[in-house]
Parts: sequence; structure tokens; C-alpha cells
Amino acid sequence: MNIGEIAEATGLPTKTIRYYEEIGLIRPARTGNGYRVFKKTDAHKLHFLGRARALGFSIEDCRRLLALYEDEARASGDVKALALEHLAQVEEKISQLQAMRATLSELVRDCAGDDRLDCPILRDLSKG
Amino acid sequence: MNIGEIAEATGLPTKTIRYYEEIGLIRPARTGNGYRVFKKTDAHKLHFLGRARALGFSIEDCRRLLALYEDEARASGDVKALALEHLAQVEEKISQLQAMRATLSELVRDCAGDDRLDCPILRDLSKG
DNA sequence: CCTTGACCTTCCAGTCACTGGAACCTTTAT
DNA sequence: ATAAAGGTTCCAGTGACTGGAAGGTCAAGG
Repeated sequence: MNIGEIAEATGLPTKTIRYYEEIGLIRPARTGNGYRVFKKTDAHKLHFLGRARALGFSIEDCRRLLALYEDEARASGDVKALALEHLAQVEEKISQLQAMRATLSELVRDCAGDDRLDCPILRDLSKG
Repeated sequence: MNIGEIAEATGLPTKTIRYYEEIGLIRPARTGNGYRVFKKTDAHKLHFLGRARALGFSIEDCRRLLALYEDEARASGDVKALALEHLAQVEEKISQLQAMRATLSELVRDCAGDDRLDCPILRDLSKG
């Protein structure tokens, strides 16, 4: 499989796939003309990466997850610890965004949104 | 006020304040020795920026908000439009994160997290 | 055989909003 | 006189790509 086909198959942009090779997440073989060749294991890894990224894992987390995935002696506890830590970060982020949303909603609600000068949003942003 | 004092007063790191000057959000005066001098208007602007950033507005949004804030002929509708757009993005982000959280929670719940090899998290990540 | 177009390659620069660090200057206190 | 605590500039790095330029390769059509 060439890079275009694997991109199609995994839904990842070719740029991203090259990038993943550059940072050592995958190691596709090469043909005589220099083209990358993706085998089943590569396809599998890329799929894995796409899924992990979609769940918000960082690239470094993905690297660890991939290592665990390939580790014959892994313990599921290690994976779970990683996932739990990530989950905590996701929840933290959600809280922050919800706080923002709450404030923004209030401000938007209170703003007339017409052509008058007075604006509660600006008033709030500038208030000491 | 020197940069350190204003940093203290606004809660923004000096690095950030210098950066805001570099990208043209503020224009503090300078004394003979090259030190920046922050007047009340600068302090006010920095406060405004800190607050807007805390609400998740991008730097470019902040630039626009600041311009509106200083615009004698602004319409509150313009501010509201900006805030609404941002609010929509925040909500979109929240949804995405909540979806991640849901999946992650399930995976974590199903994973024994012991020293056994089998791991539902890895299984899920690798499944077609 | 030539061309066209769709592939593929590498490399460099840009994104966003800072952040860290080096090298150096100024002010203040001892 | 010196040392600490402030200030200055400039350069590089972050994360995870993304865009674009310049060029090599391959299959099909005329």
C-alpha cells in the first residue's frame, strides 16, 4: 500500500502519516523508488493511533500506548493508569470550559446586541 | 509602573506582557533607560486582556474586543456577535470532550487494571 | 515518444500563545 | 565596591500538525 491508499483507509492525512514516521511512531518500508510501503502491521498501528488521538491522548501517550500494545509482558494496570490520568485531564478541561461557558452565557444574555454603545460584556471585561 | 509591578498587579507574567507589546496589543511608553512605563490606561488594557483570555477569547478576538472597547462609535451588537461565536466554539469543544470522557470512562471501567495482559482499552483502540 | 496528470519525495516555514534561557544593562541596597 | 534584583533584547522550543515549493515516478492517452 502506498501512502495515499493507507491515508484513505485510515482517514489520516498523508502529511500526518509522514509526520508520524518522522517522530518514530511507525516505520514503513520503502520500495526502490523511495516510496513508502505500508503493510498490515503499519495499517494496524495507524488505525490505533488515529483512534487514540481521537480520544485526546497526546502523541507521547500514544507512543506509550503503542509500546504497551506491543509489549508481550505488559500489565493492563499500566494502560489503565495512563487512561485514568488522561481522563482526569479531560475532566479538568471540561470544568474550565463549563466555567467559561457559564460566564459567557450570562454576558451574552445581558447584552442588548443592538447598535447602542453600552455593552455589559465590555463592562465586565474591564471591571476591576 | 515598571513591568514587574504591573505584572504583579494584573497577574500576567512579564513575558506575556512583553509579548503583548510585541504583537501590538499595548504600547507602553519608555523611560530614558529603556525601561517600559505602564500608565493607568495600560494597566486597564492588560487587565481587560487577562480577563478576556481567561474567558478563552483568542488573541485576535482580544484585539477586536479591545478595539471595540476603545471605539466611541461601537455597537454592542458587534461585541455580542463576537461573544456568541466564541460561546459556540466553547460549547462545541465541551461536546467533543464530553464524548471523549464518555468513551474513556467506559474503557477505564472495563479494564481490570491489574498485572494481566488482557486490556479492554488496548483492545478497543486496535479494533477495526 | 511525448505529454499530462496523479501520485510520490524532501525540506522549509507557519500555526498559537506563550515560555525558557542566554547575554547584557540599570538600579538599589549594603 | 559589590551583589542582588530588577530591567532589556534576541533566539529557540512547545504540540501536532499543515501548507507550499521544488522535484522525482508512474500509468494512460495520442
